[in-house]
Amino acid sequence: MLDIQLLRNQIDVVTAALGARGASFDPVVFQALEGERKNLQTRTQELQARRNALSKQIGMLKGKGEDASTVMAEVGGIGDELRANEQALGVLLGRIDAFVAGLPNLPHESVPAGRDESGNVEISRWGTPREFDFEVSDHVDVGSALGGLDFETAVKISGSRFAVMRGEIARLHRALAQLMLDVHTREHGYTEVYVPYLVNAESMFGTGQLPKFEADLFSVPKDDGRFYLIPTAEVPVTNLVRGELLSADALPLKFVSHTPCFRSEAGSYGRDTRGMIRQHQFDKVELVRIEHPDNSWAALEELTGHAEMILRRLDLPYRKIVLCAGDMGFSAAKTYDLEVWLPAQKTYREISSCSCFDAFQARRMQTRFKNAQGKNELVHTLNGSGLAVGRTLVAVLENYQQGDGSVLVPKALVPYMGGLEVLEPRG
RNA sequence: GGAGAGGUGGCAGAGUGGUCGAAUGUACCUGACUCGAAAUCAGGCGUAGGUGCGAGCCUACCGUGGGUUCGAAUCCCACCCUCUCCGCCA
Repeated sequence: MLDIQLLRNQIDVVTAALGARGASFDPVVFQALEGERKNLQTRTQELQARRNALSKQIGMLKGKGEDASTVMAEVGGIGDELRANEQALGVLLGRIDAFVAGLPNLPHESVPAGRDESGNVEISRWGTPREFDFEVSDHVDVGSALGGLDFETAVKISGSRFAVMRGEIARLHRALAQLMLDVHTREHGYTEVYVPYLVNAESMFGTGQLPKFEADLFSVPKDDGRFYLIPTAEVPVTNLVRGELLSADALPLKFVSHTPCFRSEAGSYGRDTRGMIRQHQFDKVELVRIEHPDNSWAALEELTGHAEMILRRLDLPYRKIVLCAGDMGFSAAKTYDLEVWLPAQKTYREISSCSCFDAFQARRMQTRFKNAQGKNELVHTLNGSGLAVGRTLVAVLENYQQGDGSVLVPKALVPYMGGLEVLEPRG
């Protein structure tokens, strides 16, 4: 959520920044709401002040045993107008809240301009895509040759955009998550957390999935409301600190969590329908950081480096791009995507997304810390995939395939595979 | 699922209709004492919003949402959550 003071005091700055993202924002609408709010609020508070003063008088008169009926009659006359004003003000504040809650974050000054992904800028590349002396297969063919990747059965038990993994592929999938967790906890200093996969609406609001993106989420009914299935561990992990007042020396908080993620993928019909690139359910190891505002931009670079480290350990070629203003997610102030080389598609595909949200999520969550001046200040939040496990499996299967249909196990994973070095096709 | 207890400031914990935004303790900040620290003493110390150049003044907030009342932390209703016991269960 944007700072409403910024909207009030520097609306032209906000308008320009939101325009850079391609967000529709009408300053006139906001200013009209604000003007109305000021009037109503002033009037309401005047009435409240009068009622309070008179009521206090009544209390004093009664305390002295004197007659208070004149004052009571006077204050009674305020009642209707006050009630009407309070109600109108409540409605108006609700509308302003909803308006502001629907505005995306402002891009950081270092974010390149651009309307869509064509405006993204490549920052760096690592590794060299391998030369194959045979016809490469995609992960679907590689995986089914190994007898461990099965989409037909998943369709039977659930539907499209699900996968069943068996045997060594299931183990490889698990091994990837283990490697990631171990690297991030042992070498990068993150604390592993296990969190709920069903969360409430407040949590979804806190990280910015609600109210605008309900259609992207799965949910299940719960009493009068509903639980939402997490689309990323970002939601439960970041919300660990929702409503908290942290001490400055508790920062930064660095969490890593391995969870399944559930996405409805509404509106992506026909995209990536083959294989496990785009699934309703996939595993991800997520990095989340709660940072002092002075450190958050350095933390974004560091966090992105932590995600990159996994790709390097797996010796998977990738590139790092910075998303342009128009391609960023709703809550992000700046995002780096890591894209891994997929030989079957002869292209780089997103495998990690690392973002700094500055105070945008913290303001929604009311997560603050006591700063050096003893004042409560909003923290900054960050997160990034480190990495998407399903897509990493895809990348391993494709990049490590051999002409005979077998797949080499990346060296970093061999210990996690009980020493197994090659996955052999099933005759 | 059943029965009971309870949700108040960073934390603990008083307050059951009227000068209560809320005692007290603790934490924290400032000052005194000290070479320094601890201890002690004095003062300060919630959040958000409105208004004013400013000191300030005003409003709202005691789990959430309604209601009663001139006036609600306090009374009523609904909901959420926590704890204890019972039942069930991985």
